[in-house]
Amino acid sequence: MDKPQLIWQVVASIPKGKVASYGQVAELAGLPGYARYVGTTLSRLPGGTKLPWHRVVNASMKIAERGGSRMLEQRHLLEAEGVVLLGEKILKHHRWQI
DNA sequence: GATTTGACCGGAG
DNA sequence: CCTCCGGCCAAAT
Repeated sequence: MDKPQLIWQVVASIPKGKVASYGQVAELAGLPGYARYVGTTLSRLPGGTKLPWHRVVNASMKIAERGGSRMLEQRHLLEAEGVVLLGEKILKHHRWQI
């Protein structure tokens, strides 16, 4: 199984309205220490993808990349799913599996 | 093949 | 809240 495939699988399994950190996704994919690679993989993701990439945030529960256009879109998509944000920070009860 | 870069993490100060 | 630092892995230069 290719590594990107494992990551996609985990991201796709995140329930609607929940979020997970990059490190958490890496660990659930059986790739401990690959937090950074998860970010690289998602960045290589084509636009219009079916994967819920917006449900992945950093360990501080904040949306990554400052000033980027993605940040705004991600926030919008999350709010559309009922996720509540304080500034850029996501409320803890939206975490997936703790 | 070596170096830099990036949507990261955790601890220390 | 902030910055600094070392560790991490693959892709791009």
